[in-house]
Amino acid sequence: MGTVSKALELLNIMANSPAPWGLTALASKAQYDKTTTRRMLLELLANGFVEQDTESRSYSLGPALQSLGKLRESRFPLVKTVQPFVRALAKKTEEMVHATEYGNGFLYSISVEESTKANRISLELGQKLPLHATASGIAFLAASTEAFIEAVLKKPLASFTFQTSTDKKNLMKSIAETSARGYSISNQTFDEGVHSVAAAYFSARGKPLGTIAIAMPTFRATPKIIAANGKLVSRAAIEISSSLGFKKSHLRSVS
Amino acid sequence: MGTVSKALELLNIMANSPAPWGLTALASKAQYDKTTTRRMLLELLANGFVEQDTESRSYSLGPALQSLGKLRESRFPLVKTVQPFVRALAKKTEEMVHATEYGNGFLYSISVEESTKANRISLELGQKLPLHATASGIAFLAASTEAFIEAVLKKPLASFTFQTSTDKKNLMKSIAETSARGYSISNQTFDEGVHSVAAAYFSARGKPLGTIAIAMPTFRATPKIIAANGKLVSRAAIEISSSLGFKKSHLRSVS
DNA sequence: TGTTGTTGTTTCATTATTTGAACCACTGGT
DNA sequence: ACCAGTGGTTCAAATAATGAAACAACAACA
Repeated sequence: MGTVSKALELLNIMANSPAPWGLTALASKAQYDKTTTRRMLLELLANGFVEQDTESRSYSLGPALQSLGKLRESRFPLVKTVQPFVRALAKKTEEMVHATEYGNGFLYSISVEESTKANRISLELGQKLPLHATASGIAFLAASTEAFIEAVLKKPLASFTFQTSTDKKNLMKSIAETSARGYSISNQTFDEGVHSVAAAYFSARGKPLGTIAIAMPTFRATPKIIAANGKLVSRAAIEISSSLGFKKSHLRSVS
Repeated sequence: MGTVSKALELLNIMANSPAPWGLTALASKAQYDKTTTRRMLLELLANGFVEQDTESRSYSLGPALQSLGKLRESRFPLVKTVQPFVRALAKKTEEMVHATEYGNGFLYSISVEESTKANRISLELGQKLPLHATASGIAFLAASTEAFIEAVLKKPLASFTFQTSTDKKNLMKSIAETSARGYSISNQTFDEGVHSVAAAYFSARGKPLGTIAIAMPTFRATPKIIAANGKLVSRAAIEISSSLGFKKSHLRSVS
């Protein structure tokens, strides 16, 4: 692994916990030497990718990330396209609805509308979701090529809850069911007590880009509601795709 | 300059032009060897910081940036640091007070307190303010390096009202006056009927981060009030800076 | 007050990574 | 068929990253 990746890994580590990080904690988490960690942090610091609290000397994500993020957003305005659909679904279902975008082996939440109900599911904007353990992930895989699915599933798969499936056969079955059904269902595979349904949307060229999903507390997830929400995300995904210029006729270059 | 900084510099270069970059173009712009550039791009690619179009093989900013940017947005305590000062000023002046943060060629409003008066100025949170046409912008420029000012003013400058100055000389004069005065004054340069004063605050490393500003209807902006408010924002900016760890001794690398 | 256990920071010889000239493969234009 | 332009690859040489150890600053505690 090159030096650059190591430095970027620090950013990912910092992303995983909201609290500012101390030098020692970061170093031990990343398994780097303290000196190495510090030198990298200094470079990231000089470029605005992290910033340091002068009092506590703790490090956190820097403003350059915000700036670059905004830039990409303006050049590739997925969020604006997707947000109205997320809002509409959130209003209709009164549950948490979020959209994700695929990137680098994960799905990133790019738009989140929380439920207004007291007992609700939360998701931080920008959060990284694993492909094999979320409704969004399975929906995305079901929309991807065989080769892509193979590549993902052959890697070691992390377990998050008692319900997480890390077995390739099980996952392939879920994916197949999702394809047939039109949306994916995940029962507490990533967070306990969370039930979700999701469907993938496509770019104009027929590539799966990301997903839209509804998440709710398990106790509210009756079969009837699951089916209804499933149809909603499925339809929303189709609408998002078509507003991105995707035409059904493409039928995807999956095969 | 360390390897990490070099890689991050690539991101900055990509940020400067919306179009996707080819390998050779990037390498020559950055003055790196092609091999070096490519190895760095591969690492950035593997971490989602850039993405590559499979057809044209051109590179552009990646989704990880968006993700991390969003995370920071939801975490960064700048808003929390600044808000008390905004509130205090709003209470004291009974006019609209807002703070901005610089990013990507604009100032973004990050904290807004509206006036309680019937006739008041409004500003949406997250609004983008142009550097050359707002009190905040001029204050920020006055706190920036010559090179930065040059870069901003050489771009085409939009006109918003009959009072907007798009002439470099005029703007440079405003900036100089602001430097001497300690705060900027804007009379209807962005919105008609709005008069504002603003001052920039600094990071611990002496970089201008953003501004704090008071805006009011023109008819209430008497010279006496303008001067009083100017002193208030100027002092508030200093206090914000110092609570961010900025020490006067830095004296900034402005000159 | 001194002791102990934390921090973050610096040093420097060792080591491994980065570097870049030259080269290859491919594409589009003339 | 050629040239000029891409992106991508190789490998010895040069340089930058590494990490053990020592240090300094601080807080908690006896």
